[in-house]
Amino acid sequence: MERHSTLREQRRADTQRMIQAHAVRLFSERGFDTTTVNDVAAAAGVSAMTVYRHFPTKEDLVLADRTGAVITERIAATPAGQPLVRRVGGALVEAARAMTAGDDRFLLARLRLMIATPALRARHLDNHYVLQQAIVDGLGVDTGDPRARFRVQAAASACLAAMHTALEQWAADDGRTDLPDLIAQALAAAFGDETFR
Amino acid sequence: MERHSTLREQRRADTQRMIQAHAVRLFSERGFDTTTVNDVAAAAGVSAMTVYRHFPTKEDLVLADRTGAVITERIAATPAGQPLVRRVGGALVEAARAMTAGDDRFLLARLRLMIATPALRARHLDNHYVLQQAIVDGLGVDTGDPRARFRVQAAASACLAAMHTALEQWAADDGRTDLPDLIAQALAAAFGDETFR
DNA sequence: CCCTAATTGTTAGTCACTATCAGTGTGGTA
DNA sequence: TACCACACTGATAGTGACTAACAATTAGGG
Repeated sequence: MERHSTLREQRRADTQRMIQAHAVRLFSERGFDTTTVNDVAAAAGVSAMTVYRHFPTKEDLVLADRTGAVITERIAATPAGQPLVRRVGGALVEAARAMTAGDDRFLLARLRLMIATPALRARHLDNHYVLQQAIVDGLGVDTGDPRARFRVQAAASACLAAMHTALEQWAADDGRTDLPDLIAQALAAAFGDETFR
Repeated sequence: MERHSTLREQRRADTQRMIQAHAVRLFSERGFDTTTVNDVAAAAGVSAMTVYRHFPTKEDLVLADRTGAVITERIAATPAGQPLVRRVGGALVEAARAMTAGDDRFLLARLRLMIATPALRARHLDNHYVLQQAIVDGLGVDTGDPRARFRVQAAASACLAAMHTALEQWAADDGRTDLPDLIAQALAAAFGDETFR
């Protein structure tokens, strides 16, 4: 007997995707602040409580994805011998490839909301910060030495900033450019290294 | 006739400081989430409306300060000839000197809240992002070239990350170390340059 | 076919925040 | 000094995000 039913998980995932799709559509049409959670629930044909059971906060309706997990997994799978920036940057580019494998328009709509809505931008940046700490942990650098910690935090932050700027550029280009390539360009420009491309 | 009375401004500033002092004390004692704005208002001896008139959101009771403005002012006063990291880093160290000129315990309490409370951390990071954009603008780099934009965004982000890590270290040290010096060390460690010290 | 458990809906409640109106005190002016 | 305009404050009612608790439904596994 399996502890978690695969069928139940499937249905649950479907419900989440359905609710999130309605939410992102409504937020894009009417604006995030002027759309209530009740509106989303009504559009999705469920009660407000069901929305909150799947998404802890209204912001999560836009922000929830697996990007952070994908990135940390790639970091862990990276050989430790390479320079820090190379390891992190490579993982970011690979994660972007996985991200853009799905529905580009949906990702684009979510990104635009994150950029345009202060509340979403703040939560998005906080996610980046948590991701940065996970990256630093995953890199396995000695955290006892303050100098090493300062160095790796700055490097990880610069990598994420490059990705963030590339994401904004990608959204401004309406997703016409190749996102992984754009991130590689951003990393190369930031660190003067063409090997990301 | 002066449009803005100096006396009125003085009283207003005093009221703000008084409310913020009560707020930070209560938040530190009981926790941010478990303390209501009404509690703060009652402790300060004013109505909740008065609190909202002085601080737009509950988070602003902790976050409101002039650090961002000080930093951008210093950036603008920096000679354009130096390397980007030097210009930004120097401004951050000077701003930290101005910050720590006041009440260290108060600044420390606020920092601890920002670190420990997710809602405050997100807003704090968003303030850093806004500051980052102001820094990039203030540096006067040509924003038309994507490569230059990528580079300067990453550099500014790395500088702010170094400052952020130094602030956390300073809070962990209970403010015993010298904050400007710690930031200079963080910048030096991140960029391999001893000239910040 | 039944039983357990996951999922959902309903209701009532807290709290952050806003809009509005009215009262109060202060600072400059006739 | 008397007055007046205006900044400041308080009270009230309301919206909306979010939580707790309980009941109802449904679906998967034996």
